[in-house]
Amino acid sequence: MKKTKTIPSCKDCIKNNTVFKSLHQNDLDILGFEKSCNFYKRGDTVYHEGNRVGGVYCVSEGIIKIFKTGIDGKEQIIRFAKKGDIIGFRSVLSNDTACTTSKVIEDATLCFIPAESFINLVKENGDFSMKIMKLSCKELGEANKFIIDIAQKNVRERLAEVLLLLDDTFGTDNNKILQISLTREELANIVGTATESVIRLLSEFKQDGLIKLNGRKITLLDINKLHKISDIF
Amino acid sequence: MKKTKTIPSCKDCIKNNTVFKSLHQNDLDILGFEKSCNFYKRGDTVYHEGNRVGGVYCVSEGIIKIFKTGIDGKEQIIRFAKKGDIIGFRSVLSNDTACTTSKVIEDATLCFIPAESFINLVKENGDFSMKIMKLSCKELGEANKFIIDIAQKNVRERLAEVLLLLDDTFGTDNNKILQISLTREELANIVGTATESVIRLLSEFKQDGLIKLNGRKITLLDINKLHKISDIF
DNA sequence: CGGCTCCTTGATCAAGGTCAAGACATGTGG
DNA sequence: CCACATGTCTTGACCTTGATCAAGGAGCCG
Repeated sequence: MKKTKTIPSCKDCIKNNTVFKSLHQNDLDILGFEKSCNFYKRGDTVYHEGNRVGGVYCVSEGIIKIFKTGIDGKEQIIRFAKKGDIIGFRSVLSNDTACTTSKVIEDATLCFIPAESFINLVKENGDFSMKIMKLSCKELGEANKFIIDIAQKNVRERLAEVLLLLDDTFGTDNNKILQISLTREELANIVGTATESVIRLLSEFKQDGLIKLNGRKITLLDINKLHKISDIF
Repeated sequence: MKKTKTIPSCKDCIKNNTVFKSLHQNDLDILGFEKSCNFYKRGDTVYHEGNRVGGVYCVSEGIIKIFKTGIDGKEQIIRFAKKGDIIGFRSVLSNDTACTTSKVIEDATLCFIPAESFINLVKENGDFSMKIMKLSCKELGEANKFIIDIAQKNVRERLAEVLLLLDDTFGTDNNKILQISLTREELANIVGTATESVIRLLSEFKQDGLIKLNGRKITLLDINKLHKISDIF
């Protein structure tokens, strides 16, 4: 199942519902000309908290985690980016240094769109600008939700929620196996807890028949009950 | 010191650095015509989580708290809005229901700008749209920071940080008294903890000579030490 | 085979949430 | 003016949650 790594054309890429979808041929051509493309392996850093970003990355293939680093270097994963998503636009638009680090979780192909090109698009194209604005608002809404979750739910409830979130974002195959593979530590860094707590709760969920575990493969057996655990509001 | 309540003119209002500052006279006239203005008392709700908002509110006077409601109705305050700030733009731009409730903390004068007028401005005015985008990105950055704070700092550190945040946002008078008056419960709802914990920690801070307490008036005696407590990264 | 990294489990302990009770201030109606 | 109710603040006691530390197991690779 190895894919040959070829530089993706924007024309193909926009089929996955990227924000660039509504661009006219003209803009698209310019974009294709000004972008550059790179391949990343698991563990590679795309950009690092505190640095200038210089442009926006569009995920053509693979999975990226976006996190902040806190006490003792403990990561807090804020969100993921997958095929069709863009990352780094906050820093570019605010002309600010990155407030997060982004690292590759699954080998990725990313296109880099220089800040100038991106900002030009935003300024000249009302529809596009509206899309970016909506994207930003969407992330803001999700961040707000995340805040109250961490502040008020307990670890058990949050873990259930994270499993459902991963289901929403990456889906499961026909065997109900989550289509993203995370270490226990990474799971803990989403939930905002210690690795050991995640392990204990996962095996509790397993005991209760909610999930099945096989290494990093997690099978979601009972979505309904997971919802009940996480949706306490 | 009672102020007479008069309907503010946009021309005067934009002196407080609102996002509308860069509008041309023409747009400003339209805005002044299409907006409506209302007076609110402490405790009044401006809009409620889950409802459609219908427009953007611009704070001409007073203080608003923006919060989400969680378990047992416990509030989590996300941010405040004061003179010159706008609220509700996320819902308007996403054409989504409000994901937060906003209530008046200090008697307020708010101007309401219908969604349509606001969206028109965004669409037609590149500069304005850029400003809103930056605002949205700024809030997004703050929300991200908030997430890792709640996830990784302890209550003591977070309380110190909140006091500094309030200082940044509302300032102190010549006696170093914070220029916002919150109940202990409201403080707890920003920090994300129980009221009793806030009370205990406040009196600890008092004991250590960091602050002085007089009812709801909080005097910030030692900003440096507060920084040291909160900035553990 | 040794040396990784990651996973798992048990034991312990502290932070902070919860409950209960009383203090204090403020407002209201008789 | 008092009696009472109400809302906020404060303090003490207790207990749950979840973090931390420690040790061992499983899988993988050069």
